[in-house]
Parts: sequence; C-alpha cells; structure tokens
Amino acid sequence: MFQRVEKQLLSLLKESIESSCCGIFQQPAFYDILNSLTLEVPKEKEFGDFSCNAALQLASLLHKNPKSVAQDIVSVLKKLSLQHGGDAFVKDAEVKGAGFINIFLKEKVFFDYLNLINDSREQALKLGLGGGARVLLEFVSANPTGSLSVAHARQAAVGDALANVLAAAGYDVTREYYLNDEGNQINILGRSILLRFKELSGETVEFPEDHYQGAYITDLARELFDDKVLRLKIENFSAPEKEIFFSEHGAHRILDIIKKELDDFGVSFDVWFSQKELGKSGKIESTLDNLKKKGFIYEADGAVWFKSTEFGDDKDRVVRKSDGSYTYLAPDIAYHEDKFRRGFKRLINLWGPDHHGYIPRMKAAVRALGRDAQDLSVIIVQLATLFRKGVPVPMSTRKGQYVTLREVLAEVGRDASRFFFLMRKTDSHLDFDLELAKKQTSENPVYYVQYAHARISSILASAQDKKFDSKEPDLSLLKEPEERDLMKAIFEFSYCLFVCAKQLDPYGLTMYLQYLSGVFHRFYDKHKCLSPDGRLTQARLYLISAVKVELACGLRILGVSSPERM
RNA sequence: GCCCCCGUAGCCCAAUGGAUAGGGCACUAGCCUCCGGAGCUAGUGGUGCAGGUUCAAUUCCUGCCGGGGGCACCA
Repeated sequence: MFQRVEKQLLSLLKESIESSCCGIFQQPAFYDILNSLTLEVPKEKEFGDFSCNAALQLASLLHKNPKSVAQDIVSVLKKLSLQHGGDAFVKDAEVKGAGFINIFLKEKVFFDYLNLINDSREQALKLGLGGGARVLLEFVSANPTGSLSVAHARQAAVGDALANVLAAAGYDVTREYYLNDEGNQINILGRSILLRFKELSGETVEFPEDHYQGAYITDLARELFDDKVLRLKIENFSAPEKEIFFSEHGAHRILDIIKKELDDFGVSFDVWFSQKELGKSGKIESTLDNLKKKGFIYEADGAVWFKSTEFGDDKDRVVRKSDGSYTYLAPDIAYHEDKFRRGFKRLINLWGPDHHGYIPRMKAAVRALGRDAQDLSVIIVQLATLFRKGVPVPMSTRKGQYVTLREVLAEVGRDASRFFFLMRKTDSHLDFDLELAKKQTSENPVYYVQYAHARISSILASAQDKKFDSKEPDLSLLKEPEERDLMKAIFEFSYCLFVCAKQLDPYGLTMYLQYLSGVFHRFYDKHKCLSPDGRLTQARLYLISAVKVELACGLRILGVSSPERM
C-alpha cells in the first residue's frame, strides 16, 4: 500500500517535472536526477506527508532559482492530479523552504489503509520487496564448546529479527547455524573433559591454561563418571578412542545446551550445518581443486595458499597449513560454495566484531567462486556492554567466566532482552542497562510499547461489553489532528519495514514502535474512544485496532510478546 | 603499526545529504468524578577540532584529538 502510493506519486512527479522543465532534455544530468528521484517522509508534519527535493537539484541545470522551479512543477502536478480525479492521492502540494515540494495526501489514502489492515490483518503489512527470492541467513554459529555469551545473545536477537523482517518484506528466508563440530577447539574441549574425568577417578592431572576452565566441563565429566556402565566402557577405550569419544560427546552435549538456550530465547534455526559432515563429503577438496584449476591456489613454504590478493585482500591466505591440516578458511570457502549450490542467490552472514578482518578474504573467496561480491553481505554485530547501576559488568573470558545469554535471560526476561539488544544499530556498540531493562515503568521502552498494546486490547474488550454496533465505520469522522497523526503513523509501518529490509538491520523497528506507541498514547489522552456518539466510537475503535495489529506485528518480528494485559 | 565502531544538552540515544537538529531520563510546573496515570501537557538545555566536496553536511572525503573493540599457518 505504502509502496503503491509512493510509486504513483513518483510517476506523477516525473511527469510534472518533464512537462515543466523543457529545454534541458538533452542533458544527461537531467535524466540522472529524474531517475534517482526519491520521496522522503518529512519529520515535521507541516511539511506534508511526502516531500521531494528535485527542484533544488534541477535549479542549477535550469539556471533558475529553486523556488520558481518548484513552483512550476507544483502547478503542473496540481493540474495533472485534477485530471486523475478521484484516483489521485494528492490533496494539496506546496513549495516551502529553499524549494521543497511538499505533498499532502488525501485522507482517503489513510482510510483505505485502515480498511486493508482491519480486513487482512498482518497480511496487509507484508511487502513484495523480495519477490520470494531465497536468502540464506547464517547467524550465531558459536562453537559448541560452552554456553552462549552476551555477544551471541545479541547476534541471536538480531539474526532472528532480521530473518523476520526479510520474511515480512517478501523474501524466502532460511536460518542456518554453522556448527564447528570438529577441529582444534573441539579437540581441546574433549581433552578438557577427559582431564576432569581423570581427576574424578582420583588421578592428579595438570590442567593446561588454554583448556576450557568452566565448571560446566567438570559437570559434563561427572555425568559420565556417575554412569557406572558407561564409565567402565570408557575406561576400556584406547587413548585415541578416548580422545575421540570425549570430543564428540562434549560437542554433542554442549550443542544440546546451546539449543536449549536459543529455544528459551525464542530463536530457532531451519538448518544446523555440520562442518564435520562437510569435511566427510569431500567438498573441501573439490572446492580447492576447483579454485586451483582457476589459478587461485598455489603452494609456498610448505603450505597451500589462496590468492586472495587477486580480489583486493591485503595478503594471500593459507588454506592448508604445512602440517597438512586445513585452516578455518578452507572449509569456510567450501561451505559458502555449498550455500550457493543449494540455490541461494543471496547470502547474509552475521559475525562478531572479531571477524571483521575476515570479510575481505571471504568476499575474495566468493568472487573466486565466480559469484558477485554483493551476493554475500556480512553484518558485523558489535558487542553489547552490560551495565548495572551505571557500572559496566566485567566480561572477562579468562577462566571461562563470561556473562551468558542464560544469565541475562534469567535476570531481565525474554521480552526486555530481545528488545534491548535491538535498540541500537547492529554495527554500533550497545550499552545494555540491566536495571533499566528490569524496570516496569515508562522509562523502559519495551514496556512503553507493550503498554500501548495492552491498553488498546483493554479498550477493545470493554467496547465489546458495551456492544457497539458493528456497521461499516464512517472514517470521515476522524477529523482531529491527533487522529490524522495516528493514521499517518500507521501508514508509515511499511516504510519502516522497507528501510529495515533494505539496510539489513531490524533496529529501526524498535524506534518506530516507540514512535507509534507515543502517537497512540497522545491520541488516547486527548480523545475518548468510547464516546456517546456510536458512529464516532466505531470509527475510533477501527483506528486503534489497526494500531494494535501493527504493534503486535512489529513486536512479533522483534521476537517480543504483545500482551493483552500487563 | 593496521582495521572496525562511536564522539550530538547533566546522562542515554534519533535524524535514506535537506527545512526551525528530534525523543527519553533527570530537573521544574501541571493533568485521575472519565476507555488502564506503566499514560499525557509545558519549560530549561546540544552537533569534539581543522579543512574539503555540495544549492544544502550531524551525515560524505582528508587530517587531528578522545572512547571502545579487533589483529595469527587460532576457530
């Protein structure tokens, strides 16, 4: 709906510009401006529902001042929209400021939108942006060597919300977790558990510093130790068999823990992609062979290198170490080739900030595979710093002590934590105030938004008690400024969703929902929904139920509940 | 040393290159015979520094200053 209105307005504007700017059709710059024509939604409502800065750009080409250019365009635009009659959206257009063209929409546009939402609910809010294109969103992908940290928590919150945003924008999204279930870290995990197991058996062991120190390692060892049948079986294993057993068992058990943590957080995945399986499939070798044939692989200093400098990386990267084992890069290239082979045209990866240096070589790999660098988008999810009463919570990873997703969840709950992790741009640092997140007051944004939803639910419920007539509402009764503000805020939902999908960042929704809630609360304060005037009541209930649909939809996308009562 | 993020009011943050730089907290003064006061209204107060691009810079480019994070034949 929003898109349709915007599109029609743009073509109307183009037509107006073309017929009012004769004399410069030959200039390529003219077409550059015409083709990059955009509408913006002004911050100030006195500047209209949409505004356009074309006159400012065209002025120097025309050698005229921007205001008169804008005036010419506006007069044509008014004439054209008169010809279109009832089909036109434009109520009025005027020139303001340096030469902005401000367009005011007919109320009918808003009424149509209200009808649409009340008829088809969340369906009305979907966009056709993606056209059903298949997108693979890979996120979290933490090694199964311990509980998820706060950093993973933010990645999970962002990834899940982004997947929802893209789905609502019309993409076919697959959520995937890349599981590093073999390699050095897993071996260390296995040895860590084995050593604790030996300790329980009464052996004195030296526990290396680079091994996993957390108490959960001892817990896992104790689980095995306490199972007498299993203990006996383990004790009969050879040394290599023990190593393999403890690694596999540890990774398995910790993956269960991670899955449970994600489930409690409300985040689910469609695919758990195993690195071990990838290794077994022979795809790493075939991918490297493939790149070798293309001339992007060479040997030097006993190692095998990927010529990533060919694609703009700082230096070439090792894919196979001199000891014969692969670096992380080798399976990763194969993994991304596999993603493409599975039919995904667009790959999106959410990585932690420690991986940002890794982007150029991964992009290089994508290009070496014969794809476009744009086919892979990497989003760096910056760290969240937890604060308690204004003091940062220490997040040392030494001795395996770090703040976990589970702890945050236990302290502030799912709704507040999901919302808070999304309140800043994904690639910006985030200060997460635990005390604020726990507060059940208007200071806490998530309560502010949920309260609006609960309040509307309450009004609608008491309206049902009073049995208002259910005739088609007469929306033309909605004439108060607060009502128009609210209709416009409702109208902007799709615009917000569009921007989030385009920027691959769901954080804008947290902003928008606070804005929509604010406009609603102001309307509520000024006007009674349930008035003696039954027709007016009907129209206002219609209005706020549209707000309710959008709040619920927006919160659902963010992974936050929308309670009927609080 | 190199790379990423950030410098906006006492504090936390907004602002697809646009108009008078918005909101929240705190502070001050108001609003409950009334649909949920977990709400609303009003007031005080601001772009780190120096250049550049532009009709227009908080936004883009260069340099500097300050804060946070990261650099591997680890994953």
